Amino acid sequence: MKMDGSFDPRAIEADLYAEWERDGYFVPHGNGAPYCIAIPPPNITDRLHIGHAFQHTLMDALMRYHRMRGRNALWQTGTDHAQIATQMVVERQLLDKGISLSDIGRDAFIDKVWEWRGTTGGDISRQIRRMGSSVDWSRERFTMDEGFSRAVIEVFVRLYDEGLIYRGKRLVNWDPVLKTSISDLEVDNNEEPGHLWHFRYPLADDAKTDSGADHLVVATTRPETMLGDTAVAVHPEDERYRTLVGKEVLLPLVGRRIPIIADDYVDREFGSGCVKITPAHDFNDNAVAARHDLELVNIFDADARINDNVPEAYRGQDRFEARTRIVADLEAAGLLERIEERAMPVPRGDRSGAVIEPWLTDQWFVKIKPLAEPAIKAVEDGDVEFVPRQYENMYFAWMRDIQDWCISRQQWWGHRIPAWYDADGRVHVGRTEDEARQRAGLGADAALRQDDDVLDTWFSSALWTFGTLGWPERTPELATYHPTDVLVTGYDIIFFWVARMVMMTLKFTGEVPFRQVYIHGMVRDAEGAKMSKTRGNGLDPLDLIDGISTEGLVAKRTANMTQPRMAQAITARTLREYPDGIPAYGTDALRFTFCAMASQGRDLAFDLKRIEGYRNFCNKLWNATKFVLGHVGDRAELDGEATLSPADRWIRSRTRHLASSAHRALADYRFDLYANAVYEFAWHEYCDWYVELTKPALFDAVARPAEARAAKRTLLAVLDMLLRTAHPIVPFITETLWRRIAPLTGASADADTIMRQPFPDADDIHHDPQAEAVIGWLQDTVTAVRNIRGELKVPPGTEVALLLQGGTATDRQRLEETRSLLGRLAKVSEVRWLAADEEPPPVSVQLAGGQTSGDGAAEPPDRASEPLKVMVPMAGLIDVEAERRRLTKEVDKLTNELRRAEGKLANANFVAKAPPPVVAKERQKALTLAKELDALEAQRSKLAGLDGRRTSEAN
RNA sequence: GGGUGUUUAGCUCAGUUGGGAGAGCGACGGCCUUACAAGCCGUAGGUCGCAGGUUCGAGCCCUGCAACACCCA
Repeated sequence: MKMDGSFDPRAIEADLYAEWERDGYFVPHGNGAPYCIAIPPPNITDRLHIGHAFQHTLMDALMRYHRMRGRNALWQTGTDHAQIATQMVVERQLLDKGISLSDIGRDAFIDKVWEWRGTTGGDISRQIRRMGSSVDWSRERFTMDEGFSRAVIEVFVRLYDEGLIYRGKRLVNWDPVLKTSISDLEVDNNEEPGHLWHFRYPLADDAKTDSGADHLVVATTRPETMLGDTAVAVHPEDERYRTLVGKEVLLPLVGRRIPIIADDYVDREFGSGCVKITPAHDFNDNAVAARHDLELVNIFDADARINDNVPEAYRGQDRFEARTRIVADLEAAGLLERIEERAMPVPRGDRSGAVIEPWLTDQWFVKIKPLAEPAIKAVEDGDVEFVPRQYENMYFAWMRDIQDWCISRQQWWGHRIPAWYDADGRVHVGRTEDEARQRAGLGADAALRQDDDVLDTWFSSALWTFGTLGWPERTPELATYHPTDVLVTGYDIIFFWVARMVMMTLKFTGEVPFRQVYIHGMVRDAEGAKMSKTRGNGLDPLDLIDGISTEGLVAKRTANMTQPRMAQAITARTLREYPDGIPAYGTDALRFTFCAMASQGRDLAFDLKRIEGYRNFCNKLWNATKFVLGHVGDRAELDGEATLSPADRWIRSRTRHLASSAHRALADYRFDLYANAVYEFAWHEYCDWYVELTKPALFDAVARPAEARAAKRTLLAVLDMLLRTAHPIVPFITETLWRRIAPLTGASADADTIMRQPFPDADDIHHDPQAEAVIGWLQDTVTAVRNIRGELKVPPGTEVALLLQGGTATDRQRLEETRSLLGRLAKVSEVRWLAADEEPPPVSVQLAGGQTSGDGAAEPPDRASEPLKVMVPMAGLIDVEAERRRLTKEVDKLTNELRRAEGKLANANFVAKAPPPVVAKERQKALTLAKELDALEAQRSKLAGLDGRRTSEAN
């Protein structure tokens, strides 16, 4: 049962996933309580990026954990049709071949999209497999597939029938490049440098301002919109303009008389305190207009060119061209007061990057208030719980100020709106054209034309949790798995998706979509900067898994750039940061990194140093298993009498801590604490200590068969528990290693995968405080000796003698229990216990088991006891000066601590008011410190007698 | 302008009801010790952003300020 080589992720990850999938291990199983996570469906246009990888790691850890806990666990997967993004991708592909949308028409275009999806689109489903994600592929859904589309149409019709969907001419965010409306959330407002133009609007009818001017000054960042102005507004309490309210100005270039109105929307401090009102092209102005019953003048067409509602001179001009012309014309007319440089937020479409126009069009809307109220209540009542909690504020803030949702998009790919218009333009909604006809009482011969628009993608993805489970059918899956247990997602889509899911799901199922929402942070680069194509600092998870050369990385980062001039800088940066490319770290190392860094919803700075460390951890697991298998040949040698040593009992007891930490951490979604518990146990307890502690028995197995057997059994049993505990984080290596040891533990009879093994439960593991105390003592003592050796440069090959003095009867007993182990671990040739009054030879001293040793496993010494002195005779080994420096430092440290403790105890308030146990503890501490200090100082003065010369033979 | 979060070792971050400041990486010193140099042993390094307050006691609670990040307007 030998193992060769070292950890090579490529070799172990290759076939395992396919095998798991083929064997149906991802399909829900058993009769346990249901557990369900619905995947946030990635876009079919996406490639797997580091954010997906992170999110999938966390979800998969949860799924695997709950599956091992015996839950009937469903991880519902699928993809989203990404309405706008997909249409853009396919349209661009067609354009590259010289085909325009109008050339091929709607139906043929949609065929092309499906064709695309069948080939490259949906690559992401395949990439998800590389992350080891244990999703149930047999239930994979697509938001455009037949069943899901039926749910979408059903929801639309029901909302319409309830009056919660309406059609109306409203201002919407119009993307003049994509020529579609988009939602508020799809608009990014970022500051861009710009200007503030101050124009004079002449007062009509010879009116004058208080200061005698014949005009008002209005400021605007968008001069071209003045063509659509229908009022000038001032603040009602603004003394400067009070007398002018109700009078009119003459709109320059247009010649229209427009009223001066008073509205407290106006900020008196801003500019002149007068604001031009353009109700058809600004959301705020539109609201003002509604209050004052102003006319709406639309001046743009769908391309954001000036339309025919304005003077002829400007018609047909692009909006930015018109801006230049208008400024020039106003200046020529002497109406340009001044121009100010000013940074202004500019709304841009998140897909197209185009400047968004508020534009008046006919659109479909969801009346959102009636849906929002129950959704707010669900979170208030704790039916949906945000983790971390603070994100509920973000949710509430948005939900309480929510606007009606524009759901129509002027595009071809997507769920077409199930509404038909008759010859008179009346609208008829139905699940099908036939139903619409029937409900309207129209005959088969009446001409009907379906609405051209499709629905916002988020309208469909809002139905994700129940739509994927078969709704509107009342399927067994829906009954079993809904509400889902937790949604794992980033804070960036709380509004887009989380809020809308809660609203729609409550409306149509009467249930919340999920009981908890775990909000994770965003993955950033090592410096904490956002990863982006423009910056060229992105990392592809597959490159971290498989590795990539520097050249490959440069090529990837500089391909298809929107700003090619950045290519050089990105190349330089990449060469600097990755001179040797990226090694293949493997999926497990990547996953471990993500878990270890996932703390409390914070963004995480992804540093290759971390993944390297966790790749090393995988190697550690590999080698630990290699060690175990190197000492256990076959199962037969485990049979027979076995005597558990304190070390065996200790490590078994420690697995109990591991299991309980893991459970607690996972219950709180503290993936970082979970990962750290596994790391700490595996490396610093199992490998650093336990494996070493078994060596005496293993190497001397012939003479000590019962002990060797106990060690072998324990090595195996604990490794098995460790692998099971780590499996949800690092599935590939744990499966690989577990299969190697399974024949020895006998577990393979149950199932041939670790996925179906139980996750260790602390309650099943014996707690052995006595063994923990013994080994804790050993660790303290070994560490003390190692300190001396390290500090005083005793060569590792050199054995030293060990003298002990002071301490308690317990200390003596523990020495007896661990004497041989102590010898091996500390390279100690002999151990001798000096009598209390015996004068030791020149030695180097460390104190063990008291204040200076941090390990809580040691019992506090009783009042009468002396500190345990761990001494190594100096005998030609030790530099007296170095020893003196070391002692002095130690004395200083203890002196400080003692002073602090005594200070506290001298404070009458402390003694009177602090809880008695705290005071007692402080007393004990002061006592111990004083004794330790005595011992160290005595040692220091002894050293003075050896001044300046090396010690010769002693002991 | 409103809101949320962050500020702890050189870097990235833990720190659970207030009671002796931690990890990983990096640095430094020593080691190829029969699982592992992707390793082993040891060491150094912190007025816990600043200023107040509450308390016997504050990294933790309260107030103010500063810087940074994000969200909304």
